[in-house]
Amino acid sequence: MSTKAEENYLKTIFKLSEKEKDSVSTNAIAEELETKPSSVSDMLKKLSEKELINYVKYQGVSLTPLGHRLAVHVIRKHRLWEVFLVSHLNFKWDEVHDIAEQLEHIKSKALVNRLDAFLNFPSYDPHGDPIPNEKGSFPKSTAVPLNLLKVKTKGKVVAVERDEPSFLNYLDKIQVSIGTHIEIIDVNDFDHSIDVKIDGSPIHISLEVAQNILICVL
Amino acid sequence: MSTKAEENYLKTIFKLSEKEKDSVSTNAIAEELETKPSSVSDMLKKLSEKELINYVKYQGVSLTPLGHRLAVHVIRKHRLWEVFLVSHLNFKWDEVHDIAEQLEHIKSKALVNRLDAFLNFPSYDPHGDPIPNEKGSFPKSTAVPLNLLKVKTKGKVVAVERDEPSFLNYLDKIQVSIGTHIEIIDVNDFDHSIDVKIDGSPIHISLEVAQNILICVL
DNA sequence: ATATAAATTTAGATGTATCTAAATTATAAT
DNA sequence: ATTATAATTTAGATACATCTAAATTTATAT
Repeated sequence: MSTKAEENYLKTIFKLSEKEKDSVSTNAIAEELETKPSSVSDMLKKLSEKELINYVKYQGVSLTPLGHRLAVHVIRKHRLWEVFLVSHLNFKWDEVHDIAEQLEHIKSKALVNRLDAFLNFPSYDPHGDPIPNEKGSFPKSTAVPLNLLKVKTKGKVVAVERDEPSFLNYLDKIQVSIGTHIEIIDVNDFDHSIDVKIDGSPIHISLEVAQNILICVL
Repeated sequence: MSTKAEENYLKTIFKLSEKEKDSVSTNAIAEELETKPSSVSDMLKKLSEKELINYVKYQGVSLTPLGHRLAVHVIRKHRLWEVFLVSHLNFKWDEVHDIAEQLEHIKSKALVNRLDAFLNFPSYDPHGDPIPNEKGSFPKSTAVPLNLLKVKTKGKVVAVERDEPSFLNYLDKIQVSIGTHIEIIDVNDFDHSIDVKIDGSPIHISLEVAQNILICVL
């Protein structure tokens, strides 16, 4: 059986693996989990002994197939619970992350699958993140970060890449949510900020915000 | 913040306090939690330092008002989740206990109260156990264990006092559930087993089973 | 190629929760 | 009242997960 801490490490390694190509560094994990590199080293040894990660000292880590399955399963639970919280308990999308962080560690295959069915097998969570099915495969999507689009491109928001209330509240303020239509008006070559039209009305957005909004081009 | 282990101890002390009058013994707690008395001693010291229990060495324990509030809150969560599992995820009443044991430790005031509202503020869980409200007060009921009733008494099942699948499956088999009508036909003075009519059909029940079925006399 | 800096790991502590074995206190029996 | 028994607590270990400080390895820069 895996502990809560182990599951959080696997989830983090999974997340970092998506960006950092091959192997994930100790420091990157420490930063993501807001813990110390020495603590990470200890845990990596443990995960390696359990054959959940491939670990060579000083060389970073990657998930084994077993670790990958476990990580995906935890992510599945997290996202399904988020859907439940928003769609049935009327939470807002910026309120559900911390609660789902707890619920994702509940152990019961039957519970996850019945929850999935109860929610009608959703493909995306309230932030637009894809929900893997029972087998662990993700629905594919062709989303692109907003900052990579060229002037005059039109698209709609399909996901956001951050969970923090500060970010989500900002999006609420500028009236961006999943499904919102966006058109690129201008790109500032100096700071890479952009001017966009959100459902018709013009607004200026920083690079950092744009990087975290995923668009499906229309 | 209270840990999962602390919450389980408080819940157990609450449960044992209902029967054992004044104070609860170390051994009783150990047996209920299937752990060693020495482990209980350690934990009692910790709970005492946190002012959650009144503890005098070798004299047993009782809950402080603070400990009582916490215990009741955990019980509230447990029973609300059981209602959810049975009424929305189609679990059977003998399948929900272990899952609720995990869910009861999720920390979020908002979650509990929204779940409560979502479920329409239920007063009883699937086993007929009363659910305390947000303030911590229980709906009162006048239930009596089946073994204490006299011959010819009629009543209906309002609760059961055990959660084990073996017990609940037996009840399913003899077609006893919450709301079932029961009439006492005869009492055996030797082993205190009883003959009853369940929704009209006669059956023989042991003392141990009868003790764990709560009846509201009609 | 070698010194310096950065990243990573080890060593040694701390806190939580548990255990076994031994010691202590309370209770029951004669 | 003294002894035997039962209940309870303490002492000392173990496992998990974390930390700080020190040591080691890898990467970088001159």
